[in-house]
Amino acid sequence: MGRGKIEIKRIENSSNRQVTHSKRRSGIMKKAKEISVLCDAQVSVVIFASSGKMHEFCSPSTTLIDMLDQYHKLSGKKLWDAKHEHLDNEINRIKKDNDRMQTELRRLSGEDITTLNYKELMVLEEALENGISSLKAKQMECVPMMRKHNEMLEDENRGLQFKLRQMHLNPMDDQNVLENGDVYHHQQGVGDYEYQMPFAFRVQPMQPNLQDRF
Amino acid sequence: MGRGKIEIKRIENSSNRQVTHSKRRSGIMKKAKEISVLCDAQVSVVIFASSGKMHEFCSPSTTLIDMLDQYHKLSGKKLWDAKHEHLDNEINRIKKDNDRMQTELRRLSGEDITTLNYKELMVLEEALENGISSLKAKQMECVPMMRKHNEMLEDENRGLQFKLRQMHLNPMDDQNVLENGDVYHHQQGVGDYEYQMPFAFRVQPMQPNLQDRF
DNA sequence: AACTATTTATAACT
DNA sequence: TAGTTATAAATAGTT
Repeated sequence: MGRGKIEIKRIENSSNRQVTHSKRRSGIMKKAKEISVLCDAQVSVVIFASSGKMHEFCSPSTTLIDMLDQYHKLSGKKLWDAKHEHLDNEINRIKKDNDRMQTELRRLSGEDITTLNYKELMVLEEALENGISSLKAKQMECVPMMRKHNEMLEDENRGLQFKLRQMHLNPMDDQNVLENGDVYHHQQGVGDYEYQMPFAFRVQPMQPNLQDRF
Repeated sequence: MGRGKIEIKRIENSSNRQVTHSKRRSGIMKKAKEISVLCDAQVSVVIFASSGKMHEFCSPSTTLIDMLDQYHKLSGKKLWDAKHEHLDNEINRIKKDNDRMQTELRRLSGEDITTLNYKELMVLEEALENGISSLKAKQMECVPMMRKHNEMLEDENRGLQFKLRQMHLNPMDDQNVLENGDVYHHQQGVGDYEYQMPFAFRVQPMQPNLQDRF
C-alpha cells in the first residue's frame, strides 16, 4: 500500500526505517484502539524501536498489570518470579476459602438452599439446631445477671416515682424543674390517684417481657 | 476500508463483532510482525476478546518477559513492585473478609459466644431462627416427594413379603434361590405365623419415623 | 510534514 | 465457517 510494493525485510536505510517505523507504529496503535472499541476487546501493544524508544497502547478499560495477570492465568506462562507466584497462590487459596464460607453463611441464613438435596438439608438443619442450643445455653448463663439488672431497674423506678410524687405534693418547688431545664408536665395516662397507692403495687419492671426469652 | 465505512463504536451484533475481531486481530498481528521485521523493532501485542480468549504476538528476537523488563526500565512505571503491592493489598483485604466470616460461622455454630453481650446474642439468635425457618419451608417442599418414596417402599415391601411367603409354601423350589445366588434363610423375629395373616395387617412403612421430621 | 498513487485491509455479502 | 469483492484505509515513494 503505497507507491510501490515492498518486500517485508529489514529496511537498511536508517532514515527510511525510522520514518516507516513512525508511520506504521501510529497505524498499529490506531488499529489497536479501533479493535478495542469495535469488539470490546482488551488490547495491549508495546513497541520498542531499535533506537530504544518505547511506545505503548493499552485499552482504556484495563491496565497493563491487569492484562499481564490475565495473561498469566490464561497462558500458564510464568511472568513473575517465585515471590509473586507465591502471592498468587495464596490469593487463590484464600479466595477459595472465602467462597466456601460465603456459601455456607448464605445457606445458614436460609438463602440458596433450593439446590440442596434432602440429606444436605438435614446436615444444615443439624448445624443450625446445634447453634441454637449452644446459644440458649449461653443465654441461660445470663439469667442471674439479668435478674440483678432487673432489680436495679426496679429500684431506680421506685426512686423516680418517689421523686415525681414529691413534686406533686410540693408544686413549683426547685425540685419541680427537671435537670434539662424543662418544667415537668403530667404524662398521659398517669392519674393522680396512683400517687396515693403504696409503692409495692405501682412498681412495674421496665422490660416486663425480657424474661420471656428464656 | 470495506464495502462501507463504519463508525468506530462497539459492534452490538455479537456474531458480527466476533467476525470483525478475528479479521482485525489477524490484521494487527500481521502489521506487528511487519514492523518488527521492516524496522528492526521489538513488538508485543496481547489481545483479549470479550469472550475471554487470548491471542498474543511477540517479535521473535525477544520474549514478553524481556520486554516487560525493558518497559520497567524505560517507562519508570514499576510493574513488579506495583504488582507486588497490589497483591499484598488484595491478600489483606481478602484475609479480613475471611476472618470476619470465620468468626461469624463459629458463632453461628455456637462457639466463641462467651464474649458476646446480650444484644449481640439476640442478633445471633434471630439469624439462626431465620435460617431454621427458611430451612423448614424448603423441607416442606420435599414432603410430597417423600410421601411418594414411602409409598414405593411400602409396595416393594409387600412384594418382598409375598415372595418370602411363596418360598415358605414351596420350600426348595427354584424361587427359593434369591437373585444373588444365596439361599434364603429365616430372618430373626419373623415368625411363621405372619405368613398366615392378610397382607394388609403385616405391611409396615420401612421408615416409620421419617415423617416426624416435618 | 504533506501529497498521492498504489497496495492492503476489511465490511458486506455469499 | 470460510471465500469473494467493492470500497475504505494505510502507506511507500515523492515533494
